[in-house]
Order: sequence, then C-alpha cells, then structure tokens
Amino acid sequence: MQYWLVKSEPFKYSWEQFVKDKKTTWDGVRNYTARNNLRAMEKGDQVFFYHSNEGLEIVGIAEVAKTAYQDPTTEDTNWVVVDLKPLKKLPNAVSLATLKADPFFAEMALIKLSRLSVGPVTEVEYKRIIEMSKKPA
DNA sequence: GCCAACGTTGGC
DNA sequence: GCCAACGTTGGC
Repeated sequence: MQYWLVKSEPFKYSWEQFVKDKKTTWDGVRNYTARNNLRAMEKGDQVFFYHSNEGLEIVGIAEVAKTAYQDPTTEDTNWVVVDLKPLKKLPNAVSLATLKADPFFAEMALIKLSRLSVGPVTEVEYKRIIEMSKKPA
C-alpha cells in the first residue's frame, strides 16, 4: 500500500464534485515527475485530495480505482491518467498552514515541492495527517 | 496581483 | 551537454 497526494483547484474540480461523480479520471498531468508518480500508483493506494489556490487544505481521501493508462485527452503517449474514486471525507480538513507549522512535515513533497501536482506521501505522514484530521484545527 | 520556485526550451 | 531565458504554478 502506497500513499499519494493530488492537487486540484476547487474552481476546476472540487472534492464535492468528485463525490458527486463517484469516480474521476485524473487527466491533464503534463509534468514528468507527476507522471512518474501516476505510473507508480497501484490499485487500492490511498490518495489525499488537496485543494490548491483556494482552501489550501487536504479535504478527503481517494482510492486508486484503475492504474495508469494512456491519457485519452492527448495522442502523446508520454502522458497517462489514473482513475480515482472518493473513499471518505476527512472529519476536519488539514490545512497547508497547519502542516507547515509542524517540523514533522518539513520533508513532505507537498511542502518541499509546492508546484508538484501529484506527489508521494509516506506512511508516517499519512498516519499523522489522519490523526490530525480527527480534531478541529 | 505579485513574486519565488521550479521545469522546460533553445542557442551555443 | 551546459546554461540562460522564459513560462507556469501556487502561495501569499
């Protein structure tokens, strides 16, 4: 089991919309590092859903429903997509400010590589974020 | 709206 | 293959 984090601007595609859709194809990734992360995903991996630009917080958890395949929005075989389905909403969203305030997360991909749209989350980071989400910020 | 960080591109 | 210039992303 691996853990990941994907970012989406709520204007473009929000968690609420994702829940309504019950499933989504994570397309539009045009960055090699992010692409490599998509390729490394396995079915059943858990994926934090983060709202960038507005909200700036981890709002829920998704699950990988289908591993990487050719991005249907382009002919270019360099790019892939995965299918995700919503697993559950966090009881309390965990904000970027909260994570930044804790040195424990200093090495997290989300903090260090702020521009990366699909990044890894370690198991310890994952567990700690789950714990934090159980209490109001 | 600005700016910093980073990735990509293209000239040499 | 290096490096400067440029574009894009995302936090503030």
